[in-house]
Amino acid sequence: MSQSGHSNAPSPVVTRFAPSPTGFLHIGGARTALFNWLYAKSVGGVMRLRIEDTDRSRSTSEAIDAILDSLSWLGLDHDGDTVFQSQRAERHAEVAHQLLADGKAYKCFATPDELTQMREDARAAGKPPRYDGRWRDRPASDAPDGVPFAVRIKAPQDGLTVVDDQVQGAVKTPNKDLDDFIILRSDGTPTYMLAVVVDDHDMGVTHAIRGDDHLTNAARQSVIYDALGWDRPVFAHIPLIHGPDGAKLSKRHGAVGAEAYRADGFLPQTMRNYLARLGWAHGDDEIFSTEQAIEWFGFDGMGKSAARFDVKKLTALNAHYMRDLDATAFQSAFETSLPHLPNKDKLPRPLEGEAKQRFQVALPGLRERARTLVELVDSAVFLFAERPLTIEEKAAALLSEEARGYLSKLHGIYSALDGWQAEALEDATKAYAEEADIKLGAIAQPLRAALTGSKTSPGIYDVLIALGSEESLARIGDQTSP
RNA sequence: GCGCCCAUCGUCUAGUGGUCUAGGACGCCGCCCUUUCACGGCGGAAACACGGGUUCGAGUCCCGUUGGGCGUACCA
Repeated sequence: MSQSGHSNAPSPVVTRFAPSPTGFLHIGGARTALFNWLYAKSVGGVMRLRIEDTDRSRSTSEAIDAILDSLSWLGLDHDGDTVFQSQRAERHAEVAHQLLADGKAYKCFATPDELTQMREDARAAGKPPRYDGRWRDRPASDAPDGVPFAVRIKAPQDGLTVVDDQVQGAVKTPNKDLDDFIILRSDGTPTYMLAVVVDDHDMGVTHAIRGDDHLTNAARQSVIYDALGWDRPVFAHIPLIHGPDGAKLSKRHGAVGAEAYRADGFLPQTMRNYLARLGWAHGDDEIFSTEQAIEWFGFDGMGKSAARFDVKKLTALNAHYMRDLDATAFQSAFETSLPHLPNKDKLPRPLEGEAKQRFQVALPGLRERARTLVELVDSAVFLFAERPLTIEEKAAALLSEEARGYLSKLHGIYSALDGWQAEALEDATKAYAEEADIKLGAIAQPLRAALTGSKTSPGIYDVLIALGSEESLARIGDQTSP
């Protein structure tokens, strides 16, 4: 931290998330965004968004939409206008030319062939493949006429470049291993290294929180900051997320895009909690709200090593939120995700009237059992099944002759009931079991099979209520006279 | 190859020189609760990569080895 000491007012923290739109929002990117967001919130700062679309051939507007969509699903909002790096090429070039004018950078006329040769020679000699600085000190008069040139930064040649990282500590890179890298290509476009520095500076970014695959870049970017006389941002390089096998997360690991987790029925609350817990810890706390995460977040809780993504733990956490969320929050998350669920067509559409009524009544019982929204939808289909029900094999085994006899009796008892209340139904069922001297399970299980076609379901009285008297009696009736 | 970074149960992690015969969570196993399935409760197996130092004392500090990751482009 510099100590200018002119003012006591702390400068507001500005973090940023800067994805390149070459595909969906990677789950690692989602976590980077989360950490930037959490940090900004925790210190009363802001998070800005920059789309790094300088590689026009690989960037698509579909990818931009997908990233924005995932970010919004995760509830990670940003402040200010979204900056598109591709629209700032002029400014980047301007800075490169300023560096050129200041003698902090120089024109390089080396051809691609020369460069390739240079690398091969270095490699053969067992040296790091780097630019040999052949144009670094040549006078302008040597410049060939009409040949395009690239602009290279004059990097320091000895000493150490130290990046003081909030997570990794002081990272020292020998300057002899940093070469005069290109900041402006021969076609006049900026390289990533220049663009990032200029954009972060112009956007007022105070904290660069990103994956530690950028750790080496931080040294190079520091060279640019120093040449420009600009203050470097605070760097925080967070460890990467790896697949279950410890290797870099890639397509062969299955779902690597954030939106895939929405389609798998995970809740945004779950994602935020799980992702925050990956590489960051606040003591032994496992389950915490986003508000708590904001309150607790800091770099001192950050780990240094890569974390493996564990779907089992994610699923367990989701199961918690499935039953823990209040009705309003759940409803909102459910409605947002429903169109993306692969089994959405199993639910009547639109869900209204009688069907909606049944669903809402059964929902609390359903939520307790489902680990994901996909499971929830699957477990709800019995509510809307048409009679006569298809009975699952295991459930069919419960419907013996004897059991059907009980159901027949029950049908009579329920029909005679005054009203259709869970308590009354339970009392009547227990009374019948006692009177007939049958174990309750011997009645409840066949009843479940008749009502749901399955061996498992929410509590049987809840099912009776959700289905209503008419439908319940009809389903029971279907099984009494084979 | 060269440079940088990392290393506690299968996985995520707590741990900042002594209270660690290493704690929690997920997963796994057993028991209890229970009309099913879940939930919940109780219990169990399970880790400081290896080798040297430093220190009265090391999971914690230093060095090395091994293993893993990242970078090394006129990609981002």
